Amino acid sequence: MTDTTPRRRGRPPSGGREAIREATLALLRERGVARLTTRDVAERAGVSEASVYYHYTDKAGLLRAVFEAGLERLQSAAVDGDGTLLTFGQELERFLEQALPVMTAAQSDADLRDALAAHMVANDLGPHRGVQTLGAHLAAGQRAGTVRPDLDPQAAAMLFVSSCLLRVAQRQFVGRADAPPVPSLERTVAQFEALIRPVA
Amino acid sequence: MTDTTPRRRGRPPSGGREAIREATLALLRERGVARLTTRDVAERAGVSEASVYYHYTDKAGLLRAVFEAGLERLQSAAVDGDGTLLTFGQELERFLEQALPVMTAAQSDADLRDALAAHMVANDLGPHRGVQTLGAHLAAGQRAGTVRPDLDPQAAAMLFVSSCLLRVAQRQFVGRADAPPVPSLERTVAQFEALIRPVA
DNA sequence: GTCTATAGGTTGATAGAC
DNA sequence: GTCTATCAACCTATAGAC
Repeated sequence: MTDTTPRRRGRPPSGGREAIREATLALLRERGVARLTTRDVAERAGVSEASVYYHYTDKAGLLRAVFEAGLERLQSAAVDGDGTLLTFGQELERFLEQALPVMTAAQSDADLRDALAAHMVANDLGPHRGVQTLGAHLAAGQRAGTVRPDLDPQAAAMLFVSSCLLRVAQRQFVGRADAPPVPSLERTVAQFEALIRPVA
Repeated sequence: MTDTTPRRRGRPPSGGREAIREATLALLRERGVARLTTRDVAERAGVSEASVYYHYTDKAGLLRAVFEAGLERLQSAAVDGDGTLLTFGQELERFLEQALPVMTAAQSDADLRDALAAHMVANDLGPHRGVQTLGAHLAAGQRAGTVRPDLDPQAAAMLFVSSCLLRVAQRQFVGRADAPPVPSLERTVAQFEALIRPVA
C-alpha cells in the first residue's frame, strides 16, 4: 500500500482554529451575537484572545468563518430527493435547526448581513435549493404516475419545504417549552401526500 | 355634545417617547442590533441620551418596548379570514415583512430572546395564529362545498401560511436584489387553490 | 503559533441643573 | 421631562516576548 493514511500536508495543527470556531458557534446560540465577545470565545476555546485574532483577522472575520462553515454542509447534505417525504422533511428540519441560528445572528449586523447574503448568492444557497430538489422529485413522480399530472412541482414543493421552515422557526423563536399548536411534520406529510396523489 | 374631541388625560406629550421608539426601529433595520447604540438612537430621535433612559429604563427595556409595539398589530390586524386567498397572503406577508426583522433582532441577545418568547406566549402570538385563521376559513369552505371534504384544514393552512414566511424570509436574508427563484405568491395561490378544490 | 500586557475607543448608564 | 457632562466598565485589536 502506498499511503492511505490521511497524512496532512501543510499544517500540523493543534486544533486551535476549530476550537475557536466551535466555541464561537456555541456562544452564539447561547447568548446571541450582541453578547458575544472575543474574550469569552478565547476563554471557552481554551486559547488566548490574541490567538483568535491571529487565526481570524477580526471579529467579523471570525463570524464570517463560522457561518460559512455552518452553511457549507448544505452543499453536500442538501437533502437528496431520494427516500420518503418524511425523511426529506426530517433532514431539512435538522439542517435548518442548525443553520437558522447562524443566519438570524448575521442579521444583527449590517456588514455581516451583507456578507452572508453575498456568500449565499455566490454559492447558490438558500431555500430555493430545497424547493428545487423536492420539485424535481415531484416531477419524477408525475412521470411515474404517482403524482397528479396537473401539479406545479415547484409551487407544490415550496408549500412543503416552507412548512419545515415554519416549524423550526417557531421552535427557535417562541422556544420549545410550551407545546406549539402547529401541525407536526408527520401530520403535514400525510396531508401533503394526500393532496398530490393522483385524483383518478 | 359632551366631549368627542380626544382630549388626552395625563400627558401633554412632546412626542419624545414615540420618536425614540421609531428611531430605534429604523436603526434596527438599517444596522442591526449589534450596532445599535443609545447614543445614535437619541441623536436620530432628536433628543438627548438621558431622555432615552428616562422613558425606557435601560437598553433592553427600550428594545422590548419596540418589539412589543411592533407586534401588537398582530392582535388586531391578524388577518381576518375574509377576502380572497391572495389578499390573505398579501396581508400576511406585509405583516411578516415588518415583524420578522424585529424578531430576528431579538435573537441576538439571550435576555431579549426570552423576553420576546414570553411576550408571545403570554399574548398567544405566533405563526399558529395565521394557521388557525386560514384553517377556520378552509373548514368553512368544506361546509360550503368549495373545499374538498377530506382536507385537514390546519395542516393545509400551514402549508400556505408557511410559504408566505419563506418568501419574506428569503427576501430579508438573501436580499431582494437578485431575483430569487422561489415561486411567487400568485403562483403559490393558484397551486394551493387547485389542490384544495373538490375532486369530484 | 501562542502567550501576556496594554492601548485606544465605545458604550451603557447616572448626576444634577434647568 | 429634557438637557449637559461625566464615569466606569468593557471590548476590540495590537505589540512584542517566547
